[in-house]
Amino acid sequence: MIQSLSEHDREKLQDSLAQSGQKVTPQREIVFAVLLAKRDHPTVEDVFQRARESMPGLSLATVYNCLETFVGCGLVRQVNHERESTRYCPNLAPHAHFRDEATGRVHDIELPPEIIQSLRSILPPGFNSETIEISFHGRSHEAAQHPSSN
Amino acid sequence: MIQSLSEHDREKLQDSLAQSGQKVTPQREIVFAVLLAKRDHPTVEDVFQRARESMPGLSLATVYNCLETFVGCGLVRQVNHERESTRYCPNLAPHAHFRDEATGRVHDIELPPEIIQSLRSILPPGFNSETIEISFHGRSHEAAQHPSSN
DNA sequence: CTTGCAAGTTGGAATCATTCCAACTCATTT
DNA sequence: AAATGAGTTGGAATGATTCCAACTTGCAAG
Repeated sequence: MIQSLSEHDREKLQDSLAQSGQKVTPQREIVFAVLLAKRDHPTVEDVFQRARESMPGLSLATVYNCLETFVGCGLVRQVNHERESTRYCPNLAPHAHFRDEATGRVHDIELPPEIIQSLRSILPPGFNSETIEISFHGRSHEAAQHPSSN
Repeated sequence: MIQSLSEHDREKLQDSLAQSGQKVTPQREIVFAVLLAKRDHPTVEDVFQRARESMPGLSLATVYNCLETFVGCGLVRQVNHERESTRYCPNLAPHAHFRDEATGRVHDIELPPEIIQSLRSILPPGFNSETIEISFHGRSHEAAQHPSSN
């Protein structure tokens, strides 16, 4: 069961939504809370299942809507891997993703600013990039793992 | 209309297929030729349309099969962007992709080995990556463009 | 109040890329 | 001439996502 948002997170939600003229709704609160509760890059279906525990009437369409809204106002990022279901990630710091082939899990990899700089610098003149996505694909020895990620 | 493969490309096809115990077929030749003819990151549907001009009876399923086979034996790379149709790319040199939001076109961006090195180096211990995918997302002024790409 | 509006939600139908499958072809082996 | 096996084919099935029309809700206007 998802606990409700902290004061701080509720404000973040409220502010981000307000900036694009949108409102906080019970559904949006729960979906956002689900994302923050377990930062494991859940699919829409995952979010749907978890959110339903707190709000049984919630519909899948609404989960799609909420997540799209959040992406639109910069609250969460989408993570795509090959043709698999889209995953969602509330980590807004610049980071890459590591996809473990063995488990299917996605781990956040911190991205030092220098790297981002040097990547931008390889673009030929005339190419302006707003976002850069980096994803590693391989295997990780799940030994001493950080508590976050999935 | 696609012209047939050069001697050199036919050999490459033949060799790569043979390595995984597979044969050259007329369908595979055409699909491969289509990829080499216009290196513009075509979708399966694109390849299907172009290949049909030379082989009207070719089926979509076969195009899927051929492309999957090629990916399997390392002849081509898949390029995924968000949830759009998978695109295929016969450029085997390490490179990133730039996706132009305005046109939807994908451009190859050369990747200097140092960058690949420095990217690998940011992985925490225990993470072994076989492949790294880098994609830029933004707009390009299509001024003096190289002849390849799309 | 109560009417009307706008935003948000809902369930189900529709879409679209991709995968699956059973029948068929064709070259080669026995 | 029959059997084998890889490859191909068209159509059906799948699965994620999008679309849509009806419904709800909160709030503003009369």
